[in-house]
Amino acid sequence: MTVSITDVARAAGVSASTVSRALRGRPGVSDPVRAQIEAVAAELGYTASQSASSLASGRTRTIGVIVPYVGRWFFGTVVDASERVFSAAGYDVLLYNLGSPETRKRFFTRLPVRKRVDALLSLLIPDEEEAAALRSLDIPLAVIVGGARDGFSVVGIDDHAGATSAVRHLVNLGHRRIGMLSGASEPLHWTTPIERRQAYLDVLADAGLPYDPALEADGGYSVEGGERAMTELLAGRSRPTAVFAQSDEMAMGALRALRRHRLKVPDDVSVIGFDDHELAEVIGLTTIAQPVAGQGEEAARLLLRQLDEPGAAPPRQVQMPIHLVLRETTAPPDPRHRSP
Amino acid sequence: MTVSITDVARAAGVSASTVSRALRGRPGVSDPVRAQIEAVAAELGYTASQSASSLASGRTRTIGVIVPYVGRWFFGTVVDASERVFSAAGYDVLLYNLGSPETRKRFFTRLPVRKRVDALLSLLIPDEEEAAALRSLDIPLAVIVGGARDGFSVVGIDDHAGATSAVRHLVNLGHRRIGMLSGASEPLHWTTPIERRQAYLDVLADAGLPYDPALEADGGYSVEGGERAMTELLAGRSRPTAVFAQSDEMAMGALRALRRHRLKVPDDVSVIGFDDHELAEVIGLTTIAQPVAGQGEEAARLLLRQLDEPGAAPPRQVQMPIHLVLRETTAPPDPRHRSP
DNA sequence: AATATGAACGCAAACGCTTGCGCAGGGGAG
DNA sequence: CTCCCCTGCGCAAGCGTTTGCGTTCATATT
Repeated sequence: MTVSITDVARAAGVSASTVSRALRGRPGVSDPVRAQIEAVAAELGYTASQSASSLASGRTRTIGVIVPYVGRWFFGTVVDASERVFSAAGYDVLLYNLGSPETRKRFFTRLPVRKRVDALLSLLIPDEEEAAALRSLDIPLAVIVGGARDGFSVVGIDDHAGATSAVRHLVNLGHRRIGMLSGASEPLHWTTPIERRQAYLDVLADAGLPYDPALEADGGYSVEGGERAMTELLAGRSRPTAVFAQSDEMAMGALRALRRHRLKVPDDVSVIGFDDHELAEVIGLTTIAQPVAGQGEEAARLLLRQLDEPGAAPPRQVQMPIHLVLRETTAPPDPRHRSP
Repeated sequence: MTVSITDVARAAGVSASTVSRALRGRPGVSDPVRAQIEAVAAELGYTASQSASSLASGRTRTIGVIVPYVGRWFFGTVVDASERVFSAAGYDVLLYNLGSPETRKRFFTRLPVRKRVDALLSLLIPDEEEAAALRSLDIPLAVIVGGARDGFSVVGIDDHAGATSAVRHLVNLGHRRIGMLSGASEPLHWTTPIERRQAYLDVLADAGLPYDPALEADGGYSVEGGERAMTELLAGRSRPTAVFAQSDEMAMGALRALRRHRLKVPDDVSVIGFDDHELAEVIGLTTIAQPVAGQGEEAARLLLRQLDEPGAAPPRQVQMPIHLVLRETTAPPDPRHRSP
């Protein structure tokens, strides 16, 4: 039926062990024999059975990637980038699309990845319970969004610094009523919304501006949520002259809401986002750029290093650079609107 | 070290075979024994080794998904949707991100999925050589974008019909100089750009409008490409009053180019896209909507059915509905621009 | 009461690979 | 010339499941 290692061995006139060593580049087989085995294997179209191989060796040459929604731009881009690094290193990628709390729960209690992957990359930090489950697997772990966890390599950005420069940009332009479209930390336990929000509060305090709860609304990090949240702010008694959206998606929703209200951007309201979404440039959105694909690649490299030097390489933390990208959605407040 | 089936067997006072049957719901084990085994297994935190299991059974409970770029909205959304269907059915998903021709070549000659997956879902049709390689795996196959192939289930849309209604919409509005942003079929061998282009030609002919090569430009289905292509059209001697972009991404690029040229949409130029990208609504783009997640789910279901009824269920073809979504980027041509 | 029947379970042989170990044989050092 | 070591290769024992078949025992059948 399907060609096995013994078929190759027989055809090449050697033992199965020699075929195994030859094909995997192990020492202990002479060059001519190796060449001949490779030729025979190619001719027969032989591919080692992954199951048998990993059963015998204990290694799976597979990496698990856990992500809440591959469909979302940020996560999709990260998965894309990390997959390329993994596959270039000869690893396959098992994708676990874990959005809802129920799916996550089931995954982390049953742990179907046990004995199935050599390492795990989690986009979005798992909560402490989930993290403990993963640690029990005793394999290299890395996390990309949402903060540090014991036993995990982590790559990310300085959310506080990013949000600080975003809000400060608005302050520097002269805005004094600055709104924020935020997101909840629950149920996914990430620190991003917390830190970005804290930065907003800190900058306001620094600038001597009062914090007005009516200027903050939850947009759930999505386009529709951003639109709803912006609409809320516009309905309030004291409209903001500028808005900091914690994500570009929310910023886009906000732009839509503003257009619906026939408000000009940036003349009537300035908008700044966060992430530098691939379409931010198309829309002309001012935002804080972070290397998205870069984080995926970096995390993948960290994991590969840990796999290469077992025990030796400890989990590491990497912080990627961010920067303000000025486009067309921010400007000084219109003097006509300015409060006295 | 790691708990195996014999550990469970010993702890439960039964044989390994009984444990195996009990945990997989096979007949031949009494209810009380089954319950006890389940309890012991849960307590010990036992998970069957996927490698051992598939080595012994020949089934991997894994499905391969081949995609050119998970990072792109369309593909990411499809992968997302199909993964949910697969994992709900107890299958894991191996992701192969095959963008460049070299990566594809390597993949299809070495076929690392051999003996590794029970079925394959390919986004973007493989060329005939690639298709032949996959057929040699002798497992259920499905393809989502780009046309039919022997031995594959295929789900898709009627590209010709969709493009027809798009272009006809422009014609009905009164446009007579209609441009097109297209894409090459190579090197990915998909039929989409061909059919959408043919529809454009057909509608023009139907409406008695001449085909002007200067009104067509290649945008490579990307935002930047669309911007370049639109810029080309604007540089031509006879500018179009409306443009059909074969994808929303290109349409977005076109919008950007038009804004750069200080042209109003839809007053000066109408733009219609194709796909109904998640941000099309934000931008107000008129477009042809197709069920993207729906196609992923449907293809997944087709594969699962083939897996459930081995031999019985033949590959099937499914065509998903499409419809014109009117938004704000199309309007009748400005009379001042109209040719006599 | 003897036999047939079937359910519940154990035995053991795969599944296809990896790897420690042993064994030749050849070449260099003494 | 002998001894030793090193290289190149084969042997065989796993790795942890699944599954066909055989055994046991209780129940139904005559």
